Amino acid sequence: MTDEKRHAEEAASQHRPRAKRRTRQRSIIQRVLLEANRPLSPHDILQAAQATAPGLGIATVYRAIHTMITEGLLVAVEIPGEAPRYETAGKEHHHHFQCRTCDDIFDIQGCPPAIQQLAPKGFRLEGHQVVLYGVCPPCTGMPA
Amino acid sequence: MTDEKRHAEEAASQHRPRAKRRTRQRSIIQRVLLEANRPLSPHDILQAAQATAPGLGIATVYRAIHTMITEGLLVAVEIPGEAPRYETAGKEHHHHFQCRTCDDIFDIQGCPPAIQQLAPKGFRLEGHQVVLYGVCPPCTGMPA
DNA sequence: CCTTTATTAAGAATAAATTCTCATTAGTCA
DNA sequence: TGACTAATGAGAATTTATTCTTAATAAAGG
Repeated sequence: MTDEKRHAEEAASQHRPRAKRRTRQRSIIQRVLLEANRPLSPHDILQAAQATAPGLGIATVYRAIHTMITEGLLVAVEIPGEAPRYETAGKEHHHHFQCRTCDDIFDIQGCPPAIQQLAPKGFRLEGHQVVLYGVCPPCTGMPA
Repeated sequence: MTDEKRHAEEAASQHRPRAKRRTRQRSIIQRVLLEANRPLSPHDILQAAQATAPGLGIATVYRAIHTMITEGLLVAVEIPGEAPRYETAGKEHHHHFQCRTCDDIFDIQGCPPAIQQLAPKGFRLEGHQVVLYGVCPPCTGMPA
């Protein structure tokens, strides 16, 4: 490709960034989320990732989260009264358990069957969310 | 009671406020919540109450909410990703529906039966919350 | 290796919800 | 009615989560 052509294409692309770069920080953040296998808060991610990347900043965590959501690698998990957590995308339909002792969120499989019948007449039901509360195994004193 | 005795008791009470006063504003706020019969946000309450009390301030709404929660008249309703709503206390166990069009929250009666079985082994289940999402009757174009 | 420029770290800045401050108003009780 | 002081209104201040700014760093391609 000639320089002329390349410059023309760049002009047409409206200054779109050339390409996403695979950075050390982003790889570490992605690994943290994969290995946790449960929803993590930005602060959780920062803590865990700093074990491998000591100087990591919180802004980078937020940027990575946004990028990964855009790329379809991550989804937000909203829990009542809490800031959002994030978990890897692509899991099948499931719900969550929050430990009242450590506040951590865990995935639970299964879904209450008769949930369709709960919507009163006149309400169009499109989705639902179940959150269980209690104490997780580590916090009950059980071994992991 | 003599002045001496009264003063002694007051001193012993550690400057505890003498008594709650029944104010116009607080009565109006209470009535708004009773008549809504569904969870309202502080801003919702302000809007509705200002119809009767034009100069009402948001700080007063927050103060009234705290007072009423302390008195056991109100409970907080937490919805994922949303600021808390408040509804009158004393209702029996129930869950909530959020309209994706107007964002309003509605009470729904009933509770999925098999919810106990969802907690995996090792997790101590103490409570749960179900939120349904969809479109409420007014927003589907149905008459109230 | 060198250039280009996306990405980062750090801290400042924002946004939204809630709380505080203080002068003024208004319940309550004698 | 009058005194006492809790409650209010208005705006400033705070809090917490998130986003922006900027100089410095480090991927990626040649």
